[in-house]
Amino acid sequence: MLLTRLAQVSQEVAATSARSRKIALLAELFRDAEADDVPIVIPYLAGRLPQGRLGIGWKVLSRPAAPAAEPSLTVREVDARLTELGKVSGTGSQAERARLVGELMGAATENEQRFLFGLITGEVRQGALDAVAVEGLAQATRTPPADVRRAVMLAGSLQTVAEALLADGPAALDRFRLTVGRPVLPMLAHSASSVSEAVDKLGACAVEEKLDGIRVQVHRDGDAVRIYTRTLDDITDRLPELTSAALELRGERFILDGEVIAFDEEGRPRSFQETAGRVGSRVDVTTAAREVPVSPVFFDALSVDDRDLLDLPFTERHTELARLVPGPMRVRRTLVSGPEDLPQAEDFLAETLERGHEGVVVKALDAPYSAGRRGASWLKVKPVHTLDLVVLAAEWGHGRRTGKLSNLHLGARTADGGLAMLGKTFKGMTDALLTWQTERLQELAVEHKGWGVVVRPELVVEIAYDGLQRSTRYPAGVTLRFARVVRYREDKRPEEADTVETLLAAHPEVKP
DNA sequence: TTCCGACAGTGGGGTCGCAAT
DNA sequence: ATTGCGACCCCACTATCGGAA
Repeated sequence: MLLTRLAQVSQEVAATSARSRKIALLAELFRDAEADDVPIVIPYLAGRLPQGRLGIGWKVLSRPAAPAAEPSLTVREVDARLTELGKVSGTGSQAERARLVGELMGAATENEQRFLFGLITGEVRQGALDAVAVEGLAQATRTPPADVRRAVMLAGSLQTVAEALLADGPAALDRFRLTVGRPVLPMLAHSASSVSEAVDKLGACAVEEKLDGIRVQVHRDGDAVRIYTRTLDDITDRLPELTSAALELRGERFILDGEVIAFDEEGRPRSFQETAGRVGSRVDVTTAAREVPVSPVFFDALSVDDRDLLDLPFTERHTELARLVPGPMRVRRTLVSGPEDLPQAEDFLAETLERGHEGVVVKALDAPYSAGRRGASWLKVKPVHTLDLVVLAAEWGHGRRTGKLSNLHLGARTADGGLAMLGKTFKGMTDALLTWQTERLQELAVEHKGWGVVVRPELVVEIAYDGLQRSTRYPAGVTLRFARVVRYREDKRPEEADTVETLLAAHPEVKP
């Protein structure tokens, strides 16, 4: 199959808003693909490369290459070239990479260049990714979508399922069972604004501490242990102490879900930055493990002794977990039977925060493990802080925000009467707000840059954030975590905005 | 008819590893 | 030694479609 066909379909998918039409377009393409093309066509239209990331980004791809006049590239040829590029990325020079990219782009038409750019940077922006591609695959093979979805969750890969399905038909889906050693997509949580809201929604539930670390899925099969991240990357080699911990548990074969986190000498959690730095260290693991030892803290059991627990209610999965894992290696929790136990749940949240953790996750006791989904039966509750900050500048948005000033630069007042930038945010804005701020900020503009506008610091905006973290990038030595706009405060003058001093005082545990 | 769950998009900061400067 | 880039951790929020209620 020619690449140009994929580029055309991708463009058509991007141009239509109806999900059903997107699905139909993908299904038609999948049906037409030859068997050899399937392992390429399906991931491409789901917006990902079969090779995974290539080590090539926006910078290298932005070098202009004159487009070909006529389409000639086949998907298999593109796949072979990208495989070659991936190999060069591991070992070779950037110049060689740039040459190969230039060659590929030079052989592509303008339309194909656009498609390849999105594909390689991982931003196809066609309003369809894995979930829509799964529906398309189901339609193309006349298989119930739910069955395909489940197989993809269990395989952790759309491509694997697609190949099996197109080769052997719907019967092939039976092969995809929960298996120790093969990671499944983890269940994720929604947010709730308070414990009472969460308990109201869920009824009988467990309130568990939420640790600010890295999500891990731990598989043990006898002496073999494997550890996977949320995106199913294998990080076993970076966490030797997790392997030891898994081998000490009372079970030979299991899959557990939990969090890995670094604690200090007093048993308080170290900052997320410290845990993340440790888990990210790949080269000298021994030294990293000595300096920042990490511990696993488990909260769910997906499989024990080859029994698939996914469809069991959480209560039963937790019973299995408690059989295998001693108390100190499980998250703290309290059980709540309904709104009448609310005070107890609130106390638990307060204690959890007191111990230095992020917040809590409220989980329905009767819910199954919804692998790969953001299930409504897990609700996280974290305290939210707010500040009134001054808008210093704004950047032009991309995609659906093209032509709108989107990303705000935020400043707090300093002791000397100046303003210190604390970070940026693009979150929390409705379309109406985007329109309003685009006009208002242009009125206040003192300088027009390629990336946006610098404004007179007069507009005050209320910002919500989750906490403070150290920064080497910003002048105050700190930056806001997960900053988002709540509302503009036109009733406030910039002289009334918050100061760096009060911000630091509110987070004494963070030292700039 | 209205409501709500699931998805995709729009980017944020930090850290590590690697290649180029 | 420093700098810039890319990958991958953490993530919030809004708009939209389409099935559920």
